[in-house]
Amino acid sequence: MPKTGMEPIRRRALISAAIETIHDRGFCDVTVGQIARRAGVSTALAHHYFGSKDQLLAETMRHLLRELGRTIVARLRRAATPRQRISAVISGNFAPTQFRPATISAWLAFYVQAQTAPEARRLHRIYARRLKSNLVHDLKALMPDDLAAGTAEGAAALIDGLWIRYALADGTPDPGSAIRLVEDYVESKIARGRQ
Amino acid sequence: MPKTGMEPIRRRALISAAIETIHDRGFCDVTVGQIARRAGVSTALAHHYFGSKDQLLAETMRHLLRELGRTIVARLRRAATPRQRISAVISGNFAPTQFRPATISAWLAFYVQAQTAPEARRLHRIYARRLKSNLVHDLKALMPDDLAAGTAEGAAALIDGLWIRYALADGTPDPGSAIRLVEDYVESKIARGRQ
Amino acid sequence: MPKTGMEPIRRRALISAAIETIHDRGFCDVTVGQIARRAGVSTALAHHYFGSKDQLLAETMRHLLRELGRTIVARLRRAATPRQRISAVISGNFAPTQFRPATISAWLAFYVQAQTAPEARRLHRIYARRLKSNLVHDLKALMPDDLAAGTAEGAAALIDGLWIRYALADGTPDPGSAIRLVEDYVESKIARGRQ
Amino acid sequence: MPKTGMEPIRRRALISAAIETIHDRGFCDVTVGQIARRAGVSTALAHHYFGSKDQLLAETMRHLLRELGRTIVARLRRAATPRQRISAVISGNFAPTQFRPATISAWLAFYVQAQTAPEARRLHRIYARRLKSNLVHDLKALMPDDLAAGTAEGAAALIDGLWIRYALADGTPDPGSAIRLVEDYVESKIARGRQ
DNA sequence: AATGAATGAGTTTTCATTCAT
DNA sequence: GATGAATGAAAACTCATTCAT
Repeated sequence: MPKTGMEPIRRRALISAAIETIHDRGFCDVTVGQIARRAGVSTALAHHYFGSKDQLLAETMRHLLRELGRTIVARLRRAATPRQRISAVISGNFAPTQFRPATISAWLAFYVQAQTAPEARRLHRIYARRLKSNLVHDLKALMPDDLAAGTAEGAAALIDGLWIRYALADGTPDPGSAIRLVEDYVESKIARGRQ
Repeated sequence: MPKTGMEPIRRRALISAAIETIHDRGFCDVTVGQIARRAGVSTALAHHYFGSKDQLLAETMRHLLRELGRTIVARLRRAATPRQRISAVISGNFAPTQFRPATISAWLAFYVQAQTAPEARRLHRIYARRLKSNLVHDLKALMPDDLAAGTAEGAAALIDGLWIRYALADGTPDPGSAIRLVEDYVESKIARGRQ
Repeated sequence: MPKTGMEPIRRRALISAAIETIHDRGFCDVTVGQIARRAGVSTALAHHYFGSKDQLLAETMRHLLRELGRTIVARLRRAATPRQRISAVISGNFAPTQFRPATISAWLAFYVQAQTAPEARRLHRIYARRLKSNLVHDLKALMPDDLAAGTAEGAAALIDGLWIRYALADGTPDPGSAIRLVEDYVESKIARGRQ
Repeated sequence: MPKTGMEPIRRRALISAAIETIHDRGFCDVTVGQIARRAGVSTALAHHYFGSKDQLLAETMRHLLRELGRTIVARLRRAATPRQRISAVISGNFAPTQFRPATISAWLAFYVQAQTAPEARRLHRIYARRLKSNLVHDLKALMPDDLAAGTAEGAAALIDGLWIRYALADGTPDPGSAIRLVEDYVESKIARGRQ
């Protein structure tokens, strides 16, 4: 009986290695060789499991989406009210697992890819739509529908913008102040909705 | 008799070609050959004028910054009050010349580059600092200093976020709604500062 | 309890798979993986039984020769006169088992291999010599010796040429007309020998 | 003014090198590197001028066809009668330029390629059709139409078969005896047509 | 001022082959 | 008897860059 069950282990290792390699070599300069070396395997194995460089990177993007999705869903589950659900979405986007330099770099690469690579574009659209629909749904419980739409758009833009700014800021990103900024934005909109 | 004075013409043509090529091939896949062909010259000439691919791309980034700077300065000149100056900065960022698919793609590429290439990082930092200091300076005239800082941060993030979201949205980007969103954000902060 | 006696079964399966794979992938592009998959086993097993790709292909060539040999011998056994023996050789070369697209492809590959690979060359020479000596021997009973040699050469060339032409013709090869053509050639030579 | 006009020179050199390399390395094992080295240029240049290995090899096949065509046409021009035209076609196929080991190897490779590669197949069909129509046309002047068709088929098969046999024979191929064999075949058919 | 010619260095990809189980 | 895991070696192909003219 041959050794078996290595596939998922290798796949995970290669995806992690891809994220880290993107971070310190820059997305455009990443080579399969670098990723494989970091994962402790040969280039050939990376191709064996993923088929091609493009597919490995696409899987990496999918992994980012999945992880973010999981983080947010976990927090949503602990939220009781619409207001809490909104906070869950916001804080989920800046959770420690997500808001790390390497992850941020990979996300940025993802955005760039999404401009030309159809698969990345598709994935990105799923993410954007989900984020917005999550926000809109709960905001509608707290303010008039038309205001909710604009607020969701603004909050989503703020989240994306803060990510990017932190990606390029010096020093470690501070999720706390990012969360406060978005929460404050939402809060002021809710207040206005009440008037 | 060799034509003279071609240098600035060629340089501009190559930079424009670079922006367009980045847009439709994707930043990572751009080659000097593609850019040169689009500009109607040989690869050798691109190297002759810019020295290397990296320098051509760096010049392209500088061009983006310069153009945005010029657009904003032009609007600032027509602004009389701090409030108008803030609007000038906001609308300048979404001016028709800036807010075009090709330009947006190039900017995004610029962000990615800034993560690893030192020169791009330096340039990006200049841009980010200028944007924020412009906003902070005028916001201080309209609200307490500490609130001004947070507001500037938020407005800057909103601008960046909206750019990116529009970069990946389907259809033509609509600067009007982007401007309204940021203006509304600033306005609500000013209102709060007054209380 | 491990199954026993699998070796001959696997070997036959792999050789058949090799012939078919050569046919539809092209000899130069055949990989051990493709052959093994077609035979329903792992690549490692192909190596286990044949030692190397080259040896598997060499065995395949040997198989082709052996099959053709068997087919012809079977027909020779039923032949009573020299003239019948000649017909047996001719029709044996175009027997249904031999004259099938996949077999023809493999034979052609064999010819190409014979140009550079020593083992294939050796095998091919055995085939060519046997075909010719078979023909010459019986032709001598029907015509002068020197005419017999030339006739054998011509008949052999015709057989090879018809094979190749049918290999590349559209539609299913028609052994009947091929056999008639060669028979007719031999017949006219015999007639001339009589004059 | 830059150095110019190298392209046709390089293309010819690379095609010649391809033919020779196919001959002594075997068609399946030929690499672009080997061909380029033989032509005295870099691999990159071979790709520059031909786009890909496949296209270089396809051009090589086209070259073989063109050369054979030229040789035959030149001889046809000097032929006055249908009978002479037939001889021109036959001897053209065994002309010294054509009937050389390296050329024969390349032709054989061509046949194999034609089994799977569509472009090679197309080219081969052109060749086969041209050879046969040339023969049929002139044979009809010398014998009944239905006999002419069969004779052309037989002569074409003989030519192909002799090529292949000589390709694998030891020593230098002897065009003289090949020509005699085919001429004799045609002659006997003409004689029969007269009866 | 401008370019065709040419290449070295590097990247993705493929594959025969080995090995532990 | 059989295979999943893994890799080294080599191939095709790309591209920034240089140079002679």
